[in-house]
Amino acid sequence: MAATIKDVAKYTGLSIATISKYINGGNVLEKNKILIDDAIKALDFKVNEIARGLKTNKTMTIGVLIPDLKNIFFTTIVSNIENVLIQNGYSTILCDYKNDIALEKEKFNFLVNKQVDGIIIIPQGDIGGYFREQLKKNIPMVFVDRYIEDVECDTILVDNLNASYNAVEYLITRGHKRIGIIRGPDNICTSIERLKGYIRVHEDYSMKIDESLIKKGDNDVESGYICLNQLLDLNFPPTAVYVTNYEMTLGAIMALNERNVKVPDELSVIGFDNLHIARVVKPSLTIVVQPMEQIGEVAANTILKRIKGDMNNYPSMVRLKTELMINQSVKDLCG
Amino acid sequence: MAATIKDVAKYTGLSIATISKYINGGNVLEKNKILIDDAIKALDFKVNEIARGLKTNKTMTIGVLIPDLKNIFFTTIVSNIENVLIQNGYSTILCDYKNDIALEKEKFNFLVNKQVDGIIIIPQGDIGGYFREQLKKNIPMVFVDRYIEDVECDTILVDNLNASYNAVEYLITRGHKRIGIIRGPDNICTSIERLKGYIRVHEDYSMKIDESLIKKGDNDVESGYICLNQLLDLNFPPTAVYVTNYEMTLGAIMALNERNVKVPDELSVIGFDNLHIARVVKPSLTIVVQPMEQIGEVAANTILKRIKGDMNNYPSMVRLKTELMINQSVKDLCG
DNA sequence: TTGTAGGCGTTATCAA
DNA sequence: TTGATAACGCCTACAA
Repeated sequence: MAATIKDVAKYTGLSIATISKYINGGNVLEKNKILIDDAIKALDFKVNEIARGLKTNKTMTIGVLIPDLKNIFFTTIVSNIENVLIQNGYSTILCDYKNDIALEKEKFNFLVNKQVDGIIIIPQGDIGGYFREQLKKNIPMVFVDRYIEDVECDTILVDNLNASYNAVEYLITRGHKRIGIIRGPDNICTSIERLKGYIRVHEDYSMKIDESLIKKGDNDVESGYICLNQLLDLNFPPTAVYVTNYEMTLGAIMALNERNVKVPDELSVIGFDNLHIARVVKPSLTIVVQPMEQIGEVAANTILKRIKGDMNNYPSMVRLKTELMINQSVKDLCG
Repeated sequence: MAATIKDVAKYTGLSIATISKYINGGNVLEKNKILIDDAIKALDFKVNEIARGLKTNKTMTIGVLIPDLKNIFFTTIVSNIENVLIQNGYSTILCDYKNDIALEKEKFNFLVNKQVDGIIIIPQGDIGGYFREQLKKNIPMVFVDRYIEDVECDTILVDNLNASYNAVEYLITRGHKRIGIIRGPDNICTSIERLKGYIRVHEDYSMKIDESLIKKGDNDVESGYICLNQLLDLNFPPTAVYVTNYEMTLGAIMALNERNVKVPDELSVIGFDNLHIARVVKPSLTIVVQPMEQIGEVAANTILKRIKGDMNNYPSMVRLKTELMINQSVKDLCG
C-alpha cells in the first residue's frame, strides 16, 4: 500500500539506486533533487525502516527494559534516557517485565529480535547466566540502578550505601537511638546496599543494632504498610523509621495516617525518592533523593559510546550521589 | 554474527525452506525435527523478526503513544494494555511525546515506520489534519482518554462529564454553595468535559456560577498549586474545591499544606485519580477514580479486533464510568 | 516431505 | 551523476 522507493523511481523516471542515494544524503543533480522531492511528497513516500534495518544491520533504536511501568521512579529515568537518545538520532523501544524474572528474559529476547542496537536495562536477576551469555554476543548493554553479581557490564547506579548512611546518620545526630528500617528484598542489590549503610553507620557510632527494628518488605506499597505497622506494634518501638524506597514510603505513610501517629513528635520518618510526595505529606517529608536526570543521561551516553565502538574502560561503573532533602518529618531529640 | 536460517540449513543439511516451514509450524519428518531442534540450540538461532516482518508485512507489535512517561495515569493504562496484548501474541513499542504536539507527530511517524500493526494513542491534537490523513491509509488506530474533533476513530474514554457532575453534586448535597474548580487547558477534551459537568450540575440545581471560582490550570502540579492559592486568596473564597486531574490535585494539596488549611473544616476537597495518594494524604482524600484497567483492556481489544479486519460498528466510542471514592476530605455542611 | 526460486524494500558495489 | 545488480534473512508458491 505505502509507496516504496520503486514507486518514486517510476514516478521520476530515475533509478532506484539514485533515489536511495539521494535519500541517504548522496549527490544528485539539482533538477533531479526537486524531481525526487516532488515525487516523495506526491506519493507520501517514507523509508521502510524495517527493510533498511535488514540491510544495514542497524535500526537506530535502543531497547529499554524496566521492571514496572507503574513505577514512576523507573519511568522518569526512562524519560531522561530518551531525551538524550533522541537528540542523537536514536529512538526507543520501552518494555516492562512486571517484576517477573521470567518475563524479563522474554522481553529481553523480544528486544534482541527487534534488532535493537543496544539495550538499557534495570535488571532483576540473571537466570542461568542468561545476561552473561548475551553479553558475549557483543550486544551493547547497560545496567541501570542495579548490578547483577558476576555479570560484567556497564552499570549506572547510585551510592546506595552512603545514601542510607547519611540518612540514618542524620537521625542519629538528632538524638535517635532506636531507628527502624524498612528494607527491600534480598534479591535486589539496592536493598542490600541500603541496608549495609544502615548497619555501617550504626557501627561507626558504636550503636548496637536491634534486629527487631529491621523489617523486610517487597518494595511495594502494601509491604511498606505492613512493615510500619509491625514496627509500631513492637513492645519497644523505634523513635524514627527510615524507609528505603518510594512505594514502601507510601505504604508507611498510609499506616501512620491510619493510626493517627503524630509525625515527627511520636515518630520521625525519612522516606525515599519522590519530591512531590514529600510536599504532599504533612508535615513535609524528609527524603533521600536520587538524581534521576543524571542517571538517565549517563546511561544513555554510555550506551551511545559503546555503540560507536568506544570500549574505553569497559566495564564501567558509575556511582552517582544522592541527596538528603531535609524537611519536617524528623524530630530533633537533642534540641 | 547471529545465526540465520541459512546456517541452520547448512548445519542440518536440509534446505532453507524446510527449516522455515518447521519454524512456522509445518510438518517435517520426526528425525529432521530433532535434527533442526539440535541445530537451533547449537547455533542459538533466533528468527530475525525484522526480516520476517519485511516479508509478511506484519510485525506483531502495536505502537503505543502517550503524552508523558512521567504520568502514572498514562503508564498504568499502558501496563494494562500490554497485559492483554501480550496474551494475544503481540508486543508493544511505547513512546511518549512529552506533551509536545510536534513531537507527537514525529513519534507517530516513528511507529509507522517501524511497521507496527496498529497504534494506540492518547492524542493531544491533530496538526493539519494529520491523523485524519493517517487513518485514510488504513492503519488500525485507537484513541484513548481523549478524542480529537472531526477525526473518526475508535475511541475509549471516560464519562468525564458525569464524573464531574457526580463529584460536584456530592458537594452540593453536602450543603456547599460556593464550589471552586481547578480545570485543565482548553485544548484537551477531557478538560472541557469535566468543566461541562461542573456547569451542568450547577444548572440542574439552579445555582448560579461565580466565574471567579473557575481556575484554569495546565494539568501539571505547579498549576494546581497556583490555582488553589488563587482560590484561597479570593475575597469570598469557596468552601469546597474540585480538582480535575491527578497532577493538579498534588499541587493543590501542597498549597493546602503550606498554608496550613484545615481539610475539610476550612475547605472541602475532591481530587482526581490516584488511590495511593488518596490514602497518603491526611485526612484521606475523596477522589474521582477512573477505571484504568478497563480502559487498557478495551483499548487493546479494540485494536486487536480491527487488526483482524473486524470493522463492526466502526468508529466506536466507549465511555467508561468513573467512580467517586468517598473519603474524609469533604465536610457535610448540612450535618 | 523436501527443495528450488522469486521477492519483500532497502543499501551498496561497480560499471557506465 | 546514474543505473543495473546482488545482497540482507525470511517466507511461500510451486515443483520434485
